[in-house]
Amino acid sequence: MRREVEIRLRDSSLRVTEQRLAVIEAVEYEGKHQDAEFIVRAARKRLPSLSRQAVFDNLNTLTSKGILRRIEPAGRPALYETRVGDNHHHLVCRYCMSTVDIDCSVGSSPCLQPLNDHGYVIDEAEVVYWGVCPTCQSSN
Amino acid sequence: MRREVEIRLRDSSLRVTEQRLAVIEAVEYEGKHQDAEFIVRAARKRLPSLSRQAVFDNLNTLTSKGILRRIEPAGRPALYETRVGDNHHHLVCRYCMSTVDIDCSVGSSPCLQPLNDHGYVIDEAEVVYWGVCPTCQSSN
DNA sequence: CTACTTATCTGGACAAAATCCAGATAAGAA
DNA sequence: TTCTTATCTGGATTTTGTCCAGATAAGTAG
Repeated sequence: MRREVEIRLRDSSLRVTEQRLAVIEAVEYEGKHQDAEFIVRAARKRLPSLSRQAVFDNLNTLTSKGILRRIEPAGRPALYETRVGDNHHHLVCRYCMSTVDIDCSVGSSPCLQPLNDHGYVIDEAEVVYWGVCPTCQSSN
Repeated sequence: MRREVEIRLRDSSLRVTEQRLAVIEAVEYEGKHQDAEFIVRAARKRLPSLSRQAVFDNLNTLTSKGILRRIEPAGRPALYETRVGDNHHHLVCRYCMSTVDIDCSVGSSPCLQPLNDHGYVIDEAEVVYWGVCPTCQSSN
């Protein structure tokens, strides 16, 4: 896995640093749909000296290069995931914030065409489903 | 209009205050798809002594009562609008943030059914379309 | 393998957006 | 008119994230 990641980084002209690898591995193995602070803690298990700023820098850099994907549910800190390139969507529990992937229900990305685009050139349709997860259903 | 708003407020057991009316009117007449800071300024034209906190309190209260609707495009402060109850969607320009309403393209609210709901009970599908508005297209 | 360029990292200050708090005010019920 | 308490005011605080300057180290060129 490290090897593939290194190739992806070099292909994007990014240096391969241990901080960067720690962040990517934290998201991949511990941080699916987790926020930056969680990722800081998870990545520090791998590299204790890691600075908070390096995590934020890398989350931004990796997101902009398409190596990570950022999702930002209303009113919550941004979450990160390593599944990129397919514009899938997300379903978020209103109570516990647990988040799961939802495949695009109408064709490929961008998967939705509005009836009237007001002259805009649309390149993405981002969908967030809101609901209550099985655990929170039974605990209410 | 004031009269209708007063009825809506009383129906929600909310007191009719000038601060509250100033906020609602600011959103209705000047603040479509604007953020809280803009609404503070707009509402102060009507009521100069209005505190910032009263605006935030009211935006929260009115949103929770369904008198205003809050939208939160990724990475931006929350925006507010008076069009409520139809779960329409939004199209946001990546460059200038201009935002327009988009009618639900697939039936009524919630307008989308994912293929697999993971056991969640879904009550809303929130869609944000991202693109480039006509003005920003021509200025690039 | 060594030197060099500069991307990246560190630590601390700072900013944006919004909430919390305590006392003052005023809406609306009695 | 009085009273209760929702609401408002002003200031401190929190959360999430960025900016900055100097130190470090990745990758390139010799």
